[in-house]
Amino acid sequence: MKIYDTLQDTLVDFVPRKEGEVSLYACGPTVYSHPHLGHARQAMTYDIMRRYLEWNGLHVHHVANVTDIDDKIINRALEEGRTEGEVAAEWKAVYDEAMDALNILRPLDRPHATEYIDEMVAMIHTLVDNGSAYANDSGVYLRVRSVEGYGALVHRTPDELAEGAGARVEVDDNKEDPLDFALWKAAKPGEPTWDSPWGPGRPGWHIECAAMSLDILGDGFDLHGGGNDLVFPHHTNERAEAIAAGREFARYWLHNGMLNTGGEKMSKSLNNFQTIQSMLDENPLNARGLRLLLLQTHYRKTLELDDDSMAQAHEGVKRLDAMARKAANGGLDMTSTARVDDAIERFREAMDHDFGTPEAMAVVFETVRRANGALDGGDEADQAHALALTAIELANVFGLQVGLDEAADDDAAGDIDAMVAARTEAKANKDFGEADRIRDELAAQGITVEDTASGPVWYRTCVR
RNA sequence: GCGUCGGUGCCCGAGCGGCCCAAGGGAACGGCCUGCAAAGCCGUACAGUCGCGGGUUCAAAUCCCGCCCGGCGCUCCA
Repeated sequence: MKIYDTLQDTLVDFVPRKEGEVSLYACGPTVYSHPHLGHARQAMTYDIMRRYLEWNGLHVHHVANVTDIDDKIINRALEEGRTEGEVAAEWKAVYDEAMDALNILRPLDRPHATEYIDEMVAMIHTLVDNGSAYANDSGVYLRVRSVEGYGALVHRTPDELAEGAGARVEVDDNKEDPLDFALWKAAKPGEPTWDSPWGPGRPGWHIECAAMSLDILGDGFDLHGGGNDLVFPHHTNERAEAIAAGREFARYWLHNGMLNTGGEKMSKSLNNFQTIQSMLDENPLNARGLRLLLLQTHYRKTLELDDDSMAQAHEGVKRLDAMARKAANGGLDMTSTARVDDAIERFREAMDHDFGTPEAMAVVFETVRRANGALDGGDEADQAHALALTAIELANVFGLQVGLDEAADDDAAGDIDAMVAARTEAKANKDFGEADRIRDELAAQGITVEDTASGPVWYRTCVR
């Protein structure tokens, strides 16, 4: 398959370092506050890629770090009179809950920064020893200009970077060059610290990911992903650290586009964010709605999210559900392995071109239309069911769960069935006033009744 | 300012040299179905041609140049 590599700035053939296995490192959250929709996009993007690769029979070693020590966590702990560990643990739990609600699979490894201090110190040691880094009273810094190809990921030379930074970077007399950045920050009063050959302190942000990704996935791991706002400085600096340490870093770089709202990036600092929790509280259907929205936009593109686009996505999700419901009502056998090859082929083709989920979703919806048509036609049930099963499976590949007939599991199923039966009888007696009254009553309870070729079906209007 | 990505129908959003008189989703309209609906299917309209102006090519939404507008980045950031 082909993927777009940020470093090479072009579409390239993706060849995993080891056949049948893909190693993926995607930057995870700093746990100090509510995760918002921007985090959801990032996590969901790599979740979708992982699911697709796994569906293709590849083993995906998906790693995402958890940054549990940094300025924001320290500040929050200070404000709340708690330890950094307590703050991090609390917000990690909130993050996990949000990810679960969004049906995002847990990465296989989730290294915490504080558990990898030794590895980071060892890496810094290597950098100091080989002259790539220098220590002083305020910490240890990477000598950026000594690193071959520094800035290649952002396609800028050190001089170009320095020029752009001139107006904004604080002058720091501790650094030999304004471009240099901290690998190790010397202890400040009141901060948690770890011992190191350069005195007590804590690791810089970038060394975290460099040390953990290399330690867990090894040299030359396959994919490194993250939001495109991390290309510089974070990923650029991680890469510089690895190169300076003589390690082979990620072989391909993936960067997802931002989630915008009101024309701007959703972010904590702009204070224009919506938390995942509040989105789900608004409407549980938003979990799948958001996933569909992401699937219908290419991962590298900016996605503008507003109430209107979310409402449109809801309709798409309902369309998927309606087809599945119709098929289930027509006796669909979920254990059947019958599929429609041409759809699967086109789906693969789309995905193998840099994870072309929008086109792949178009295939899914076309298959839904074909399934609906075949289901309505009544004859050739086998073909109709194969189409329905194909559409359901392909949506599921993306983690987009298609609601099947859940009526049987409903607590109130007995009562509702009775009302539906009463309505059917009223209809048979041509007492349409009564039939409509029952339908309205059910509607008031959030239940929709539809008459199909194989009898009436009901469902809760708003599901997951 | 520098770099980078983008500007496609009423809305969202694919396509990135010929298969495009431009996918898919949403919304609209008509038909079929229905007691009426809903869902579904079929069809129609909506892009007078893909931000604007040049150019390359037998051929451009797709490549090149210039301009306008917007996003992101330029050391908190997914």
